[in-house]
Amino acid sequence: MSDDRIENRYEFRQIEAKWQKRWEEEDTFRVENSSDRPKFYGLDFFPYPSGAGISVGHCRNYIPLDVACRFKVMQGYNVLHPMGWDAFGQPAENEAIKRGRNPQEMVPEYAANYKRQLKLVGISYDWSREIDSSNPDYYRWTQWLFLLLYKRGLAYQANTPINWCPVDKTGLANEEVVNGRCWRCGTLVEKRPMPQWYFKITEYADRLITGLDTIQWSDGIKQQQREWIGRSDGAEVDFQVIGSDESIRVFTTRPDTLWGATFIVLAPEHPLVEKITEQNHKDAVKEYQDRAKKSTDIERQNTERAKTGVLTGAYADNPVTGEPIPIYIADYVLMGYGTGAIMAVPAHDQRDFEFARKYDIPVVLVYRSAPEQSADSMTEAIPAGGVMDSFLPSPGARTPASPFAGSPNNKDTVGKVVAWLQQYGVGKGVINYRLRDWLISRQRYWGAPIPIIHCAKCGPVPVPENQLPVLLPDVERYEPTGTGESPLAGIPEFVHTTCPNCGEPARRETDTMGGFACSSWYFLRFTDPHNQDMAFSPEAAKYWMPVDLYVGGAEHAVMHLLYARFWTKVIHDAGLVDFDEPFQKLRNQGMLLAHTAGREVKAENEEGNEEEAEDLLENWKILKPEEKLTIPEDQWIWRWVKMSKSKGNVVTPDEMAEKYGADSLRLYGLFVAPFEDTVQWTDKGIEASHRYINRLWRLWTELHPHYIPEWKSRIASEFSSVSLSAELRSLRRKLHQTIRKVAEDIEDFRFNTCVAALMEYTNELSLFRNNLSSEAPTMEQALTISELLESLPLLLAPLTPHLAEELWSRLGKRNSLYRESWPEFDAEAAADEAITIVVQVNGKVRDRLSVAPDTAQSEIERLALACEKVQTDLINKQLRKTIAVPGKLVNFVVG
RNA sequence: GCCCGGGUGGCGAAAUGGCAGACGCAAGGGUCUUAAAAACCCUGGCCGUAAGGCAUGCGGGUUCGAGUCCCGCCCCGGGCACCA
Repeated sequence: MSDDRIENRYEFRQIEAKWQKRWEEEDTFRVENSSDRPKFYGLDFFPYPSGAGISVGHCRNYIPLDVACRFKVMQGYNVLHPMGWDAFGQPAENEAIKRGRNPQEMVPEYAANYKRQLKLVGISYDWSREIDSSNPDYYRWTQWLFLLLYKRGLAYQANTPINWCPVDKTGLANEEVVNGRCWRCGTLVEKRPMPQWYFKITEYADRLITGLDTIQWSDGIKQQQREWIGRSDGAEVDFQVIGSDESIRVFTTRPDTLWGATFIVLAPEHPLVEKITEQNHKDAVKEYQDRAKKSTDIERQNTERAKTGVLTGAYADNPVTGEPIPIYIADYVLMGYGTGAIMAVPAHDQRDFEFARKYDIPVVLVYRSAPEQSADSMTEAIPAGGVMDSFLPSPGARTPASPFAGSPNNKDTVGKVVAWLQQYGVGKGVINYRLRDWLISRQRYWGAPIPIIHCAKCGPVPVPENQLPVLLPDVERYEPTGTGESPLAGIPEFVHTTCPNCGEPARRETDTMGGFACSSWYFLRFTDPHNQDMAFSPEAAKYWMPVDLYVGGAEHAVMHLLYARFWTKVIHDAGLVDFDEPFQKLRNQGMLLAHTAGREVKAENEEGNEEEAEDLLENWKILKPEEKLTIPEDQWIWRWVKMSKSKGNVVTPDEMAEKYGADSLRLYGLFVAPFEDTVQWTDKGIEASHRYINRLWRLWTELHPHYIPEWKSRIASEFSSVSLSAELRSLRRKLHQTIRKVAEDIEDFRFNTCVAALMEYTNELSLFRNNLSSEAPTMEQALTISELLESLPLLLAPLTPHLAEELWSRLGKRNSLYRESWPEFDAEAAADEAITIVVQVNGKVRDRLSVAPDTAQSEIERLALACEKVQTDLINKQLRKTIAVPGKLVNFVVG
């Protein structure tokens, strides 16, 4: 085999390793906190480093942002592109328990493996800024920020019944309960009372909604956040319980239907139930409450279920009619929303209607579409339409006669009624949110300890700032105690301390913070990761923040993003930063699916344990490794499912880099589909990218001998006086059009068409090469070739950086092209010499004209009309109209 | 049920209201080779010999012109759900 043949093959393993080593040695990706250049902050959601390492699925997230960041550097930006580890939290702790290891040792090991893999794919992170949320240098400041919230009255402790996961043996936030099950392990959630720390995120509910209008996120994600916060405008109305001092406060969005409120419903857990229930109803009420307590959230969430409830025997006055109305308890009213009590208006609310019909409660129409309309004939509630009836109050009413007779059923009327009710002290307008306060306490070892000391005399006292961090102690046993107490509670040296206030003996808080605390500010730490005196310096944050581009999976659409926005607003209010939205632009990459072998499973026997629930979907189950040996292959049923370790269908970047190279992997991920789309992984796809890279390499190396280093000045001076051949003009045109297209597409995150544009250019270049005679090229040819030899590595630099560096160095360039400027786009060279005008008759294409771009419109229309096919169509018909779109088409309307 | 996406060749996908299917995969044919692989070149929506006609989930509409806009459905994916 001759040396030529070796030279002709792209030795990607060697070359990629060479450049990765050089980037490392030269610290190429390091970035400073100051520059004359404008800043750009590109951030990936920081991952939890699991033992499985990253999959090519993670790469769908990291590679596109890497392309964008590398491109921004070439465009002259000072780019911050950091990476770190979301290391605290239950996944790491569970993994450590499973492996019988200490998470303090295990996590850095896993993180190092992630780092190795990310380097293998050629991601341009500034590793000098690597952070680990479980490192005391980091969580010290998480604790500091906890205290900032505490001091601003935004952290409080409440002894509340919490969601309790019997498997993870820990409390769960409402947000972590999905369909009544633990969001991580899928176990049915129980209730258990526990002193818990909460953050008052509800105080920021409105700002978390309005802030959405100032940032560039997809409408879908914004909508999800709005719904999660769930603002609804309405009123609170007080109902006096007859024969008692108590009154019941209800929340309603329809105070205008108060005249039709014929009963009241309390949630079974409502504290007033005890006080107002009549003696002869106590047994029934007690029984109903017990049943409600036992029924799972799943059952209570079933909308189809018939409404049930029982009478308390107590009555309240309807404040506007003066009529006594019965008070029920029913589980369709939730203690956690509004006031835990509703006024029921069966005529205009479907749930109330069903309940009223079942228990024979009167239905009173507030709005009628026709005077003769009667409540008796109704089969369902009428939420909209009609005009309001007139109502005369009984003597017991707290208001005069309704002045709203004839008012339409709309928002305007609601507003007027609220003002009227307010005037008579019956109710007041309020805004209610679905959002609840954020439960931060975890009775777990692997988290940042909550920096509070409980003193019998002084109550909860913050740990003084100079005593931070409250170190997570080394322990023998870090498994959950199972009693609900944190493992830290079993370590006397940790628990026993003195009160910073009075010096008396005191106890440390033993709960740790949930992982969402760590991830609510890490983007700030990256701006100043080694600061020992502050969480971050105001200057660093001011320089880098907000994040210009945040990239990650849509599964974080609600919780993480909401919490991070909340903390940022608190930090802003404390005067530490001058912005209050952390992430300007957000992009969510699509899922990556792997073709996965499974087998049919009978639907009826629900194989209930959680491990199986994971991979059981629609009568189909993923084959376990041992089953692949016993079940013949022709019985396997293949489906596309999400690539993940637990499903055993992971493809790793390591094997792909080994087989095809990192650049091939990068190119495939970018090319296969739009960034946001779900992708089905195939090896065929990466093979195609690999082929393309080899093809490009061959083309480039074949043309390389014609390279003239000083081409740029000579093109500038010579090409204006020489008339280039049409072929060379066309080749330069395509090059400059590609330069423009690639830049636009990277900017818009349209990587698939970006790669396609490069392929188109390569195809054209290939034709040119084939036509090139074996003799020495002319000077014009050599200069044109030189231009593209240099432009190609620059265009490829963000996408396939290893290949690009190698080509660049072969041009005799000494420096990495990481900081080279993006190639200049020559508008003149890119201008089309001829444009195609489509000729249509009645909107159907009949012919095409190729004309110079400056051809007069009248001339174009004359040529179009002269087309043979147009003339044929005009026989025996009349030309009625001519539509002309300059530069595009001429359409003749005939009839 | 509600909210957010989406439905285009055998497949992944392109297309500011203006040539539907760029680019790629798979396929077929060819060149080179003793042969194969690799590489390179060519063909390719459907019907029709052709002229031409029909094609972007289905049905309407707006428009000179609709994959794109509007109305009504069907299907797929994701999220939320007795929210008063």
